[in-house]
Amino acid sequence: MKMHIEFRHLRTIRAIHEAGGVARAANLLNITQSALSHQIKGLEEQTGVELFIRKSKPIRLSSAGQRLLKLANKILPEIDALQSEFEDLRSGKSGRLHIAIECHACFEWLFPVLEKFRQKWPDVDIDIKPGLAFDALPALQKENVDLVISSDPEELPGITFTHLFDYKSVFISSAKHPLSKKKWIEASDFAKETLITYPVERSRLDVFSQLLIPNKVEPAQIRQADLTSIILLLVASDRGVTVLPDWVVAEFRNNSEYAIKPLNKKGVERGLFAATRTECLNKPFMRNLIDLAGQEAGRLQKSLDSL
Amino acid sequence: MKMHIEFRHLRTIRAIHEAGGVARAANLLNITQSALSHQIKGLEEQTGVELFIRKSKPIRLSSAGQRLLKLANKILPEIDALQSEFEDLRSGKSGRLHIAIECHACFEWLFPVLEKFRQKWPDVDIDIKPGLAFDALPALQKENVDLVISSDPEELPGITFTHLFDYKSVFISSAKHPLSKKKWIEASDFAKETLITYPVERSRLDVFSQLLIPNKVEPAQIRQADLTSIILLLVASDRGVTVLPDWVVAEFRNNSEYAIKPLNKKGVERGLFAATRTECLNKPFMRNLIDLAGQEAGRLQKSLDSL
DNA sequence: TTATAATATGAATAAAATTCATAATTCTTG
DNA sequence: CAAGAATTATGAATTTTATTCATATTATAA
Repeated sequence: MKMHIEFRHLRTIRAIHEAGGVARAANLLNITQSALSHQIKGLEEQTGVELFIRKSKPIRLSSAGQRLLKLANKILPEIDALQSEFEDLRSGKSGRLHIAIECHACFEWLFPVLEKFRQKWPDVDIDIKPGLAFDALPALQKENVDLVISSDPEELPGITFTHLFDYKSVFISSAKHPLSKKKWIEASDFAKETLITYPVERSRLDVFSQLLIPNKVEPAQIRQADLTSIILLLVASDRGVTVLPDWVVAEFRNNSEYAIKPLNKKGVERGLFAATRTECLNKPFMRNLIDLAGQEAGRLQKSLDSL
Repeated sequence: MKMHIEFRHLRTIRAIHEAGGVARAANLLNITQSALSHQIKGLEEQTGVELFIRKSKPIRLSSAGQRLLKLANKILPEIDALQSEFEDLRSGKSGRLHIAIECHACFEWLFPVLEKFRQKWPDVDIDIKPGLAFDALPALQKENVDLVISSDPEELPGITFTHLFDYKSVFISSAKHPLSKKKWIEASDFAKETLITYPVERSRLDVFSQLLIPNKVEPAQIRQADLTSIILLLVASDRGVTVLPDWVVAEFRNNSEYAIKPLNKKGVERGLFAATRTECLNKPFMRNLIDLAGQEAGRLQKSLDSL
């Protein structure tokens, strides 16, 4: 014995009640009076309950019918709401934007970008997953995240890397540090130093991937710190040296406490990319975020150039 | 463009989530995996939103899918609840019992009956509509009420009158009243009296329908009071005389303040009936109520006989 | 009572969901 | 990394369900 109340039935009940009769309700729903009659008959058979009082014309809801109506009035608006949410999703007004950042220092410029973004796209569900704990690109493929900020573009099916901006990795020590005398810093210079880094695997750190690993140099010691400001604090008090993107040090480049030097004679230049699933680039908010990131990068660049 | 989310879909979403995969969900729902696959595909087309992440196997809900799941978890229990309510209705465990009483004095014995009834049938929706304002029997036919207590059985299609008990209409005056000397009271005796009645039309009052109208006697004056106790108060203080069913006066029959006399030499005997729609007599609670009423009547009768 | 408006019904048709068989994925494991 | 296992997708056939059409039945009002 099947028991199938369907949304159709709820709409019908509501329409019959509001229109005051089956015929008028049929009109309202753009359907035949006969169809509705069959419908409510089927519903009554399936529930085993009289939903309407048929001794009057037009027919009225019985008490059981009123109970059903109450449910209809509760449930139908909820689906309507859901459908309009879906409509927003479809039109691109809302959506999910979960970001993974491989490059740890990127918080610095990402936050202001997201702040602007949030104002323009209040219905987009923004989240940042610190990219430390997992592999960001597989997560992107598996749709666990929607955007990855990365310095290492790869050829991956379904994934597109959009170039955001370029930056230089620069060496930072305290002004009193012996290496501050040099014009530039080479890999071998790190051999006797304490290197301060973010607590992530070496392959994700520019110093290692671009300089130390290729030259097979191991720093005398490594010390890790979570926050950029802590790293800088340690450097200032001469507990070690570090390497950071140039935009990080833009603000205090003329601060006399720090010495800032290029890596190698010509510097280590790197790019920053936004990786997304290719189909997501169609979404207006995604494009807008990437735009905003580019603009922010431009601003940073100018503040560097002006020094 | 149609947009048809159906309960089926909600159940499917829930099952896929809980079972962790389409195949297992299909098993759970006693349906083919293929059917579910078609179902969710259709749903996604209709909503225009990706509900599942298909790059993983088993597939998982996307964020939109989770939103839908949330709704499913909210809505489905509500229908289940409704269906079990309907099941109660069908089995006769619950139901509506709206009572109209034509005979105003009937409150006296009806309340204790309903009290017992309520304990046995807690899920039945009891209500009493004072039968003064409308015609009770048409209301019964139109299913505005489910039970009518009446003294005047009629032949009506679809309506069944069940005899509850018989009673006598008796004359009541104060013990000091001149008429208290008589063995019985005749119509003509009212000609000089103030008659106290319930505020209902004459045809519903036994004194009129059984005595005064047939004999074309008009009381000197008529005074109306809502409550039986008020009527008795007025009678006790000799503001008039009244006629009430004998059970009403059972308690104070030996109270010396009142004189109680039969109407005419042989008394006016009347029956009390429960009128219901014939099909409602199948309902267990309806039958039980009528039984209880009969029992209560028996008790009243005994308390009268014992005096 | 008759006329009228409203609802019900049966058969035919249209629409939709489900199944079957199989293809195309993703995942797992040697 | 290839092969097998497990999972999901798909197209066509089938079954089920909903709707329409034409008409009968019922309730209300005149």
